[in-house]
Amino acid sequence: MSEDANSFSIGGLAEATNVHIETIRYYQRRGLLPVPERPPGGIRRYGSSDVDRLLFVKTAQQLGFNLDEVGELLRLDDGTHCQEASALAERKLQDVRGRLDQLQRIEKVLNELVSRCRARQGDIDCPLIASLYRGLAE
Amino acid sequence: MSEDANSFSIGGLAEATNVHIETIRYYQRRGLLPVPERPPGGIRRYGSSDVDRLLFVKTAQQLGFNLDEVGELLRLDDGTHCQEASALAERKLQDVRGRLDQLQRIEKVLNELVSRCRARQGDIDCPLIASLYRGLAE
DNA sequence: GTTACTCCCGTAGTCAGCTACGGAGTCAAG
DNA sequence: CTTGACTCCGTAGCTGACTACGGGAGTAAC
Repeated sequence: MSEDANSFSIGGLAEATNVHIETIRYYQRRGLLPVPERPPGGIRRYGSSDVDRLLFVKTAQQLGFNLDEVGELLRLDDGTHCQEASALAERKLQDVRGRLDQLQRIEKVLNELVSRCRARQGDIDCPLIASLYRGLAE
Repeated sequence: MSEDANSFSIGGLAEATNVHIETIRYYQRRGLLPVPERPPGGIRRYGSSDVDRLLFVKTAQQLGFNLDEVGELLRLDDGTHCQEASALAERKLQDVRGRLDQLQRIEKVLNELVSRCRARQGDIDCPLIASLYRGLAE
């Protein structure tokens, strides 16, 4: 009876959430979003719970969870699985830290190469190109 | 006349460089590696310049260059293009720093959520799940 | 009631960077 | 001279997260 109960068409939901229509359908196919009943010869209607769920998916995605993991998190969403959910997050955190390390190493090397190129003078070899030929182990 | 001149078959090259045969062929198709002449009714032979080039490609890749960019770097490899090459590296460095920022933000949020989950007691909602529903803007 | 959206649904295409497959040709050992 | 390993080549498949297409059905505005 509430005003906004199932007030959206899929297009309206897309607009309200800034998620592309085809992406919504895709999430439905992946089981991340329930598919509302279709009234015989009619059109499906979506409501605020779908808006919430899309925000959930998009937020989890921004935190680095892939869609399988998002599905897992949704499965754990019933109050009684905080441990499991946070364990998943903890693993993701490790993962993120690993990538962070990796990127930091890359940043360092790249930074060094760029400065060496800036400092270069005369007709010595390009330090960047030369280093690529030598490999990262040096 | 040197000992190792063009002494490898493609399989030998793959073994020597730890690059999969099919990957070598793929790089050839992409123009990252020259395709040696094939003696009539014979087999192609590879040499140390191919080994060097594969190391170049793999090193550049480890620094975050995609294969198009690696191709660009190879094109610039003639001593006279250090400026252009290092400009490319500089752009990549910016790019890497951007991703680093992004990842650091993610690390922070995840870390916070995980600690809140650890600190949680009783029957309040799982902080992780709740946050996903609220979005990152809070 | 006609026009113009929008929805539904299945299928196919996109991107990067490989990886696999299959049939024919080539090479080296025994 | 046969066997078995390797090469050649074109094409197709993989992953993840979409994005596009097309034809038929439903809906809303005038």
